[in-house]
Amino acid sequence: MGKVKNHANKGDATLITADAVRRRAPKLQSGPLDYGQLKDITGFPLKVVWIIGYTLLVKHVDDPAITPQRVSMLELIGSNPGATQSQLGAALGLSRPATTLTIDFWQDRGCVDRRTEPKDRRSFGIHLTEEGERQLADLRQKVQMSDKALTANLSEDEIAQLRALLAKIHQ
Amino acid sequence: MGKVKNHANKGDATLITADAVRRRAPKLQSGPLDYGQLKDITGFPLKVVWIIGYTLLVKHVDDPAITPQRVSMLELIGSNPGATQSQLGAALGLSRPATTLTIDFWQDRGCVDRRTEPKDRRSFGIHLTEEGERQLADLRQKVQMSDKALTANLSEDEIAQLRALLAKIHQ
DNA sequence: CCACATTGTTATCGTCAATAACTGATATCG
DNA sequence: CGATATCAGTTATTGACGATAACAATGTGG
Repeated sequence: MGKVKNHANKGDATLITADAVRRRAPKLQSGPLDYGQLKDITGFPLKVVWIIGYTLLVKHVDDPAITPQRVSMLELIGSNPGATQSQLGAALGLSRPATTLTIDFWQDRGCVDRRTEPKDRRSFGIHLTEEGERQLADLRQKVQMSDKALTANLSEDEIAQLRALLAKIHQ
Repeated sequence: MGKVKNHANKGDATLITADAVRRRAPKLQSGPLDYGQLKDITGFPLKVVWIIGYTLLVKHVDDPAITPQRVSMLELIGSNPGATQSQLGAALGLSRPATTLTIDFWQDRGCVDRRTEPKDRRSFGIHLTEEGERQLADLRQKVQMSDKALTANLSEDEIAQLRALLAKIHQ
């Protein structure tokens, strides 16, 4: 709990830092800075919100090793039993080594099973174990809670709007 | 044996690995896989869209060293001349070491000036140099173009809606 | 003056991901 | 059939990056 572990992507930046915590006394006069052009583009608040979501998810899951990326992978495996590593990695935009390591992570936890399919013995079909099913069911709840916390300020309609707009961006 | 490309021609197209191709376009819908619960939460498309924005910005800026985070810092410096490193770092959620390095980056490029202010000689006032002004003006255009590309599928109204919704989340 | 807080820098470490090279399996085509 | 290329996955190496901790310099308050 005390220490925050490393679990970040390249573009990641944590909002909460030890330095920030160390800074106790609030400044007397120094108001917030002017964000300049950053106020007028979409990309910046997008990142801020994503970091908030990331932080919320990590907090809800309460296991520093379980990152959103790994959660996504487990969800994808659960929703596509028998998919190959290549398919799973491509769906999340991961390189093949990164895919291998992500699946290794879940296999090491006994959540995932690599099955050699006789029709093409180069690849594996990836399946959840029973432990993986339990883990995924648990994670799904936490993901939902975390997502609900992220959008707590929005009405149902607004959440739907937001998703529709995001969907429109990536077609 | 593996595919060792001896006598390799440097510009040969065959040197492009399958990995590189595979990792293009982490489009949400393009895969044959079922995204399961990921379709029904806000956090996942948020990340996808942010990655698209990140990629667009990197492409428009066309200098791999200039990341969104560094752009944000330069923008912040330009909009708040004389701010201290602590203020700048706090505004972007950076630790003090990360702040130092980010400002080092721009100072090494001659864009930024650390001025010792007599009233508190522990800290610096950070200012843009003339080169920094030019760089920032150039970057602002590229940021706008990139942001416009990100939201190309949205109308003006929809962009405003999206920003309002994002603002509502993180306020 | 002394203890302590602050600002910023440097050192060290761990994590993560990317590229390249490798193994093993399959496809293609003469 | 057999040579060659391609595909799926793993491993090795490297590099980027952030975090913590320790440090110097400066400021503040008893």
